[in-house]
Amino acid sequence: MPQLFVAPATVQSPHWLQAFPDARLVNEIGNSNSSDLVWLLLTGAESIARIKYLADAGINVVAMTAIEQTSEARQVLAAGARGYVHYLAVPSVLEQIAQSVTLGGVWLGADLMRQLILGAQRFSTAVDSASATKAKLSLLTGRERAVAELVAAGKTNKEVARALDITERTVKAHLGSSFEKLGVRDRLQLALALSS
Amino acid sequence: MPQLFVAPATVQSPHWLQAFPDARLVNEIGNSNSSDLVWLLLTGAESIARIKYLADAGINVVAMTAIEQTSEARQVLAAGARGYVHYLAVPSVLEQIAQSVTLGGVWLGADLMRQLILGAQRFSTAVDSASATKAKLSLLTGRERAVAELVAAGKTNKEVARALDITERTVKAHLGSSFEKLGVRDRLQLALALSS
DNA sequence: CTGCTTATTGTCCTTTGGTCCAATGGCGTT
DNA sequence: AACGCCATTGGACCAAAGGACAATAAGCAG
Repeated sequence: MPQLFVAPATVQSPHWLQAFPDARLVNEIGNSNSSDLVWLLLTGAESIARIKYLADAGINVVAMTAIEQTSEARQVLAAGARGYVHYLAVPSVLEQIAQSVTLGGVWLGADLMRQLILGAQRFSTAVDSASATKAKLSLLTGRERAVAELVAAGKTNKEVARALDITERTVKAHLGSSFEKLGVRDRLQLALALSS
Repeated sequence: MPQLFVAPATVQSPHWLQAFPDARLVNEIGNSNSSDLVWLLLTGAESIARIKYLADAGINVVAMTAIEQTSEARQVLAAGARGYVHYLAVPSVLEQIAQSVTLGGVWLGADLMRQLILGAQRFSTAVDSASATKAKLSLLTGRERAVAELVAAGKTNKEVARALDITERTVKAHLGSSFEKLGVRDRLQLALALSS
């Protein structure tokens, strides 16, 4: 029973066939198709319902997404999906997922998993629903925070420098320490960290 | 670098050596021991601290337990463990976990995962702001979209090039036209546009 | 066939971003 | 006073990103 990939023809990755040479790629799931593992590209709200249906029928489903998001991961896993991964994942990861799932496991990327776990912990213990963003910002000093917020809004170092009336050099200094404190490597990941 | 199993001599499973013939089994972690993957049997509260310490040092840790529990899973994963499994797991599962972890994943049994997700979901705000994102993405060609999504996830041009098996130059070309179509000036603003 | 879109890559160049090794001054605590 | 944290800046250096000005090739509509 080969792998079955369900996705619009316009959105397909060559990695799929590289990982599984005898995989079948279809636009829609039909009755005639049978497989032990279905890879379903998330296209909208109806994708969740489809996952539920397939999972209830005892079929292993791995949801593929264009943009990995914690909330989406929750939805698909709650619907019964056994995996959640970016649709452009490299073949080695795809093979890995297939093995995990057929062995009774569930696959998630490390970052995503961490967020799910931490998220669960936060909600189950915390009193209020202070956002993760605020928590991360509290790690920064006042000036670092000001710089980080402007950068996360899409400003360049030069613009931030003008806005705060400091030199570009100082902007870089604050940014560098913010990177370290938040565990990111550049301004884009910082923006993602502050907007999650 | 062979696998390293840390557990009291009285509690060891033959499956460990069956899965990894050259694994080393020790009672306690010493300084001389180095490995890319450490399997740590949970013995008490101090095990959590040890996981934190190892994880911070960049070492992959899989926690092994005598009784699988959701709360315990949460703790070890939050501490940085990359896997959580019963210490008597069969060799095929152990091998599977090793692969998952070295590939950047996290391993959990399906049932456990389900519980973690469902537990978190009760509190989560099931919002779906994916509609605006999808609309903007429809302005881009297939390839442009693929590049844009990876960039919006925090990848560098080099990483995107590797993922899509194209040159960095081509990544820049797709990015440039995406900037124009979406009316942004750089990758960070593109990320913001796609995540709004 | 012709024109159009898409995908791909090249070279050269400028700008921007990020790090390293510093130094100075303020401010609060021990 | 001494120490630590914070904010600020300099200079040098290197890596990454992005634009200018291209070319080649495949596929598709007319």
